[in-house]
Amino acid sequence: MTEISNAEFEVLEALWQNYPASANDIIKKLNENTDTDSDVQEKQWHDKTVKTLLNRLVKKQAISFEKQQRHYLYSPLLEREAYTLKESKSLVERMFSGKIAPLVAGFAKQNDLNKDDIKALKSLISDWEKNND
Amino acid sequence: MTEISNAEFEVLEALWQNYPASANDIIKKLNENTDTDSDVQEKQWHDKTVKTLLNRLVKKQAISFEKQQRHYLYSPLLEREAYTLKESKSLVERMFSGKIAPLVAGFAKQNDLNKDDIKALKSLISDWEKNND
DNA sequence: ATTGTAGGATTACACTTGTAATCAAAGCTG
DNA sequence: CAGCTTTGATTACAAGTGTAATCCTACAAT
Repeated sequence: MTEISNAEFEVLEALWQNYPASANDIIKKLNENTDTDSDVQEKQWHDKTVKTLLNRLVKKQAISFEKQQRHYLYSPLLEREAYTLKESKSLVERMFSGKIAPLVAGFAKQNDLNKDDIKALKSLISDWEKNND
Repeated sequence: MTEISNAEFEVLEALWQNYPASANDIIKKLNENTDTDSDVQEKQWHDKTVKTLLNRLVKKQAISFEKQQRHYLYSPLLEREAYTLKESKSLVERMFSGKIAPLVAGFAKQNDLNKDDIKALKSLISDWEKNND
């Protein structure tokens, strides 16, 4: 499967959140202002742009569609989890020789970890240890 | 600063490993077969290709050069750590709402963590706790 | 001094990507 | 039934990318 671009990923993301979905559903979801209490203006997606991206995703076999009357209903062909894992591994491979700790270390150094993050990590570790000793 | 492409990143990576370096130094480093005991053939970088990428990196102000006689010696302008952190954060933001644990969880689920990784993570956590309580 | 050569500079070129506009067919509306 | 509208399909187009080839000029070697 070919690579999925950034813009394509955002469309796919909207689809993952709710599918099957029509082009309009997806456009609407993309244009929902998710942070209403913020003053940053969310980018507005243009109708035509999203449709182009949907077409490209179909060509790349990342999503499928089925005719519903004269409209299409799209669905992902790719699982979100599988995709994000692939991308994560690719980045970790390229930047950190496949080791995850240096990535986490960067976050730690920048003070990008809070108590919840640490709790979640500890929980992952203890699960791992439960299964691997 | 504009984005650095994948190919550009590999060149930059070679430069980070050893600088200042001439174009030839960099080309040679890129073409060193790092996994000699493997049968996968490493990609060979073409002279001209690398020079193009160096030029683009200069334009993007990711690297600098100084004339040494009639040759150039290149040096990174960007710190590796800063760059990899920026990229990591960008991915974690886009795919995991900024949370790092889900990324690590993906690795765990795929059995991509070993004892050393866990040890490193634990050590990071205990450092964090030392500084944050 | 002439000529080959080693670089850096410039140009090339197809493919991808972001961002749409235009086209065409199928319904909807008066 | 004849346009108007909706919606997918096709086309557009500049910028970025991967991958080089060609050009040009200062040295090196004969």
